[in-house]
Amino acid sequence: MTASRALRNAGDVSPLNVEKVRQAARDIGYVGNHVATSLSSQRTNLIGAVVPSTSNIVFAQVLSGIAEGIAGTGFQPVFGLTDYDAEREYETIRGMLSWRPAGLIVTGLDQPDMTRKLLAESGVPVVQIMDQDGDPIDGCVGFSQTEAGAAMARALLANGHRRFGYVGCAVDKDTRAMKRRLGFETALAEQGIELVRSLTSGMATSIETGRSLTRQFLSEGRDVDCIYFSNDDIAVGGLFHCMDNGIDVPGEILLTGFNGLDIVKALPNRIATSHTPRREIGRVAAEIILEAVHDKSQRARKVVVLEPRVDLDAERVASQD
Amino acid sequence: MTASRALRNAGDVSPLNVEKVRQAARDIGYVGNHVATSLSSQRTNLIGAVVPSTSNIVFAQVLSGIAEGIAGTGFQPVFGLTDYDAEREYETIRGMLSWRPAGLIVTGLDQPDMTRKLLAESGVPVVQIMDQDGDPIDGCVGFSQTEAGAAMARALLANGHRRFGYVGCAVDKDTRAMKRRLGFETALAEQGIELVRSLTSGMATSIETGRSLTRQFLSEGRDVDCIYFSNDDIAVGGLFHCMDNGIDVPGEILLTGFNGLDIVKALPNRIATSHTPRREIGRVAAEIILEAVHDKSQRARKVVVLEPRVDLDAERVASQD
DNA sequence: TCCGATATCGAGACCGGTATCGATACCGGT
DNA sequence: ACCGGTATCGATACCGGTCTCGATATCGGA
Repeated sequence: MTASRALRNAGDVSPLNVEKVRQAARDIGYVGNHVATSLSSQRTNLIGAVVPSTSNIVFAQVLSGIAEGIAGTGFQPVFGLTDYDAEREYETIRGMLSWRPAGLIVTGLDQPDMTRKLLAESGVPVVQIMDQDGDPIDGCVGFSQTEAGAAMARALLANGHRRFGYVGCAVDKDTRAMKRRLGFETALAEQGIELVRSLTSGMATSIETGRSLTRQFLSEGRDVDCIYFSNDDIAVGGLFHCMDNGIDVPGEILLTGFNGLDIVKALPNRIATSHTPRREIGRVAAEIILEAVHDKSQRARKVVVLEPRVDLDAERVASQD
Repeated sequence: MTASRALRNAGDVSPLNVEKVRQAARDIGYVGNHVATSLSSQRTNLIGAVVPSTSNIVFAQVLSGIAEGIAGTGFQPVFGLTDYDAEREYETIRGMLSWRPAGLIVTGLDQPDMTRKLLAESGVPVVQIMDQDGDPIDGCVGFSQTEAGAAMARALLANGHRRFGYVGCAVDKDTRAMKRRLGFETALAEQGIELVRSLTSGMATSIETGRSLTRQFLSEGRDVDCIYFSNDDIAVGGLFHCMDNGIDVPGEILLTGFNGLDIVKALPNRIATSHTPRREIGRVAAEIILEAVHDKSQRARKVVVLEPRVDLDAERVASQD
């Protein structure tokens, strides 16, 4: 008991003995056992993060933000991937809950009932991220995807565009991209405008996919003055296609992505985007969990809205050249 | 005890009772406690992964590969970030070891002695990844960074290039990039060739940084026919600079990166790169851990070399357009 | 010198499971 | 009817810590 207290700085131990215990621990290379600690104290230092994928840089940056928010607190991140699959999401979350984490950060608001029930009854503080269109279980950090799509539509309309196309990937899986498209089209409809054409694919998001989809889209006609892509990757691929085929961007067609990836600022041509505060979303989500852990409440009922920023002019590095 | 056996499919329970227990568990929404299970059984289902950063897509893909290798086995990934800092690495690894993970995957072979000792004496199977230049603790998956740099140098020489420049980021932190540069210069030296000039910066890797470094590099002279960048991000930034300034790539200067990121294939201009099997490295590392867990050995002494592939012609999508 | 307050220490219970092993019931064969 | 073997079940110890609380020592003040 005295040794345990000494190693934890828990007080009630004489300075002399603290030092003796510390030294002995160093000598034998003692590494405390968190499994036992957690079982005994009925709490863990684990914070779970469930994202669809890490090879998508957006979620990788969210994880990075979470790690940043946790850093220095002694908590430890655990991650799980869902591959955009509801069943895997359920299993992943169940697996995490069996470790009784201090908190759980889950992507999206649209979990199936089973999953919601599991989370709600777990007693673990839950923060959902990247969306605001729905009913959070506890807390929630992000922005309305629908509104984000609508905001971009309004900005583009104000910029004089009238003939819009839509090109998207992973349409069957990426709920948030679907919401953006919905918001986008709704805002256009308010001005009595419809999409000229759209082209979607179930393929995974990538620059290459964006390139080939854009080729296909434009081969069916050059009848648009703006394309709204489901995200920046696709839009960048679209730009590369245009560059290779002498299509003036943004002169003839403005390409519009989503997320505000770093690459957008460095591109030789301007493309429009919405900057999403991904790292910050992760960081704030982690902070909400930490608050809930320290408060007696044990609930993380806090909603934080972090709006994306529409950027038609993508303050580019180019200007420095 | 009977309930425990029923839920684990451990046998010695009548089918009738198995069903009764299962049903009762469902009814009350029982979620087993892995903390207790682990303490009792003296093993966990956790596999730790320590990487420098997740916002670097390369490591995000390694994590993705690890998750892929683990998928369906009941194991769970835990991740830790080091920010390329040896002290944070030590603390992160210590934190993970305190959970007595089934295995640990650590980036790089060049941990300080303290850290090596900690890992070696932990009794946990360790697999080091992304490097082969050094002495692995247990197992090791990756390739020789030095040789990767040399291989690219030889390929470029064979391709007729003679006047080489080097542009790099994060020079003080990224040991692996340093090794590549070393291998690159050594291979040049074997042909009696030296770098014409080099420009390095401590700034973090990004496309923008690559762009501005390249601007600075070329403003000091157009006296090279090839630039070796510390990685693809920097090289892509370099390309964007060249495109904006009418520099013919690869006609006047060939740009050379490292990693073989997806974007390279989709770019309007050709840049050279080495394709690294990042996802596969993660997957194989996970598999080695799993083997060690199942074998009695409890050691993961297996070395797998997954060579990068030099690609001067980056089979580009462009050709399809 | 005596007393209550404070500092320090450690015995014992406990966290929620699993490993072990003995108890019981039932079975078919002789 | 007796016997060894198998199926099923549960009592008990244990995993490695922490929590609680009582015991002891020490100290300043009356």
